[in-house]
Amino acid sequence: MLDEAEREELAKAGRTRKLKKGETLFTAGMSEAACATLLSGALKITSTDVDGRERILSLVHPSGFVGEMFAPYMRHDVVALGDSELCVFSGPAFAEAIERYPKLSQALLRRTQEDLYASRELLALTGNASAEQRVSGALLSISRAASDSPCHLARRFDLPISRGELADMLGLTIETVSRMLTRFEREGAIRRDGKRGIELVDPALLPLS
Amino acid sequence: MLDEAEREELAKAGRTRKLKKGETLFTAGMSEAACATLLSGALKITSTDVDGRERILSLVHPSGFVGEMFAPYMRHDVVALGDSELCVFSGPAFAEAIERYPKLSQALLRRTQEDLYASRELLALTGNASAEQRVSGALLSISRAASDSPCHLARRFDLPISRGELADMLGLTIETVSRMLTRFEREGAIRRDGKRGIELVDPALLPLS
DNA sequence: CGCCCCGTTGACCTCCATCAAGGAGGGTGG
DNA sequence: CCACCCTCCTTGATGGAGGTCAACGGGGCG
Repeated sequence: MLDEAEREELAKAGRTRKLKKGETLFTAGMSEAACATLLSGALKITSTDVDGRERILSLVHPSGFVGEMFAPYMRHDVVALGDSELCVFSGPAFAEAIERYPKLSQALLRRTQEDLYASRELLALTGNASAEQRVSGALLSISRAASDSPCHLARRFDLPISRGELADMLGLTIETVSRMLTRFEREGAIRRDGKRGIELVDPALLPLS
Repeated sequence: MLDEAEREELAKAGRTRKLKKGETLFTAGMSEAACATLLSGALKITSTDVDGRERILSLVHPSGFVGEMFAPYMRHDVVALGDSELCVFSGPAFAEAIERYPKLSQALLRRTQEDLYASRELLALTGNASAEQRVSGALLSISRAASDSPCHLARRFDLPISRGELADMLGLTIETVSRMLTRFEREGAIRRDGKRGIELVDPALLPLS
């Protein structure tokens, strides 16, 4: 999307930063406009409700974008799921870069639309679906993300997140997620391989497919 | 954001279209890249799951943007909630306009980010919250949207959607929404005025506030 | 008037959250 | 090397929130 010179110029406007697993990049309410692109690792965007329960709003993969470029404060928490490397920009610096490079805003527009659709997909998934459908939908979605082509299922993959995080993402509890995985395995749809490994034995057996 | 000449030029690239209440603008899966801005009225973006239940992913207000500019097919249904007027563009025509007017992609980026946050807010709201919290959250959010300032509550407003649509948006049933409204009224938090009218008598009594 | 759609209310029952207990690594220190 | 602990996962028992089914009310319209 951007050419080499533009990329370099942009990189100079930001500053790289490393995060360890569990470290926080942004906190909701922080009165600062800043944003970042993820170079390696994985992040989660979360919000915490009044009774202290965490809800995962989005997972961020390398080349993903987080933060606020227009709003004066952060709307959500951003936390590293594993050791990660980012390129962080101040809000004004990034806004200036956008003015300077029209292609940048186009690229970002594209990516933001992807994020928007991912968010709506999650919304649809957690909407009226049963726990069974949510977990199977998440498995299929993660399998798709793990494969090279976006509409192809990876037969064998590792869950990028823990049971608890998966539960937080789906609006379920750890126990329910665990029960569903057990059920899918008993029914021969999947096979569990260690804590994180999943093999899709017969995806057609998963509800909703 | 755009100046007058740009606006006019853009308007010429599109074609205005009127929709009556309930008419469909786009259907999910349609293999066509097209998009539109809403001039007046209101739209809903929905997805229908396997068992035929509809889920409202977003409400679109005037100056809102819907459709696909990059993807080759429509991901969701878009339906008019009331009589509406739009300016419709073909995907390629709009992509060209974006190339031509850098400010357009910046403006659209801003709006898309707003949509993204709205979507995530809804995600957070429908995540782990109880039916009580969801309905009260929706009331407050609609009240905020109905007032002139975005962080101020309108004391008296009309629900832009029916009970059924509100239920579809919150992942609840009509009956539950109805029961919650009854409860809020009994507890003195709101007063119902006809089918659609709501008056916030004591917003502090609403859970979660 | 009679129909139809939308909303309300009640009775029941299902699904999932909650509470509780136990198992399986994996890391640390003796 | 083993004992210990800690975190993550699994499994079971129980109860409650909300979905489902059913009946009724009321306003708009032909």
